[in-house]
Amino acid sequence: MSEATYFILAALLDGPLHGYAVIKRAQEQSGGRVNLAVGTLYGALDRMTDEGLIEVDREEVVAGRSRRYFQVTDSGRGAVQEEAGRLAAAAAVVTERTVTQRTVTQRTGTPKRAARGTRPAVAGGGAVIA
Amino acid sequence: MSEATYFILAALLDGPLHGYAVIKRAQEQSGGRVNLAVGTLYGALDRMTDEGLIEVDREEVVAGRSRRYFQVTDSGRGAVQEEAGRLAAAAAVVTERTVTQRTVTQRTGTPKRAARGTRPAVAGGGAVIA
DNA sequence: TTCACATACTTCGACAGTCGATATATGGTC
DNA sequence: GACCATATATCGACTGTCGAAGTATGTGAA
Repeated sequence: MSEATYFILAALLDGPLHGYAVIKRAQEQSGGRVNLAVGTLYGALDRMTDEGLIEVDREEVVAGRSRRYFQVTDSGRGAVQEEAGRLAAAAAVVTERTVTQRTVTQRTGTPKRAARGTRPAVAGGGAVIA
Repeated sequence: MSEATYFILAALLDGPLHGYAVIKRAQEQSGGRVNLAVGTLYGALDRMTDEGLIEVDREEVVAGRSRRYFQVTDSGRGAVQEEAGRLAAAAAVVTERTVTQRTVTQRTGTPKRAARGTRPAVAGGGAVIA
């Protein structure tokens, strides 16, 4: 799942929104990091509707402007939650490594000293992702 | 940062690896979810080298096969760590919402009842991402 | 009133990244 | 000998993202 898809679904978790509002909500929720371009948004919205992740809640005409409200489907809700788990697990892969190998993070003047061939408990370790 | 880039960097955190080994390590670390295609890998490796995220550690010839070992640069190490933080924050956005709004997750037969216009404490809420 | 701006949606072309296939080459297994 | 795993490189096809242009209306400023 792409970041755009993820944040669109996340934005809709609080209730139906129309396209333009999704952009702003995604910005809020991501701390300003995710800036959905309009082209991205409406393309993604169509795709996600086809995939059954979201659906059109209703269409309104407010002050002469038409608004299409989208809402998450049960399928979409499940998908974001799964994705959230995967993201957390993916984050943990790096977090655990940089905590365990604090020396690696700190060494700056001594490259090429890494424990090659040793293969620390990686495969068996953590990160049982999704 | 794409998922491929992220997992390539994560794979190299334990020490230098050659291209093919990165694919397997990324598979391990992601619990089998991330399957880097060879075309993706070598393209990404080149791109990441240009961007200064990784660098060639050395080249070896093992049993007639040449191997190029890549290692993470300090820049790359910083980038994965930042990305890990963003992923964790992104995961939290959904996790917090599905915990806080348990009713939303449970309602299945009563759509179109969402608290529109109310704008729950979203902007100020959590998720101060990166 | 006229202009600029925010809202709201649509569509287009350009670009980047990913994928799968193909190619080359070697060593080990059946 | 055929096949598979290892190891790298390259190609075209496809998808997704982006930015821009276009349409349209209401609001506030000059």
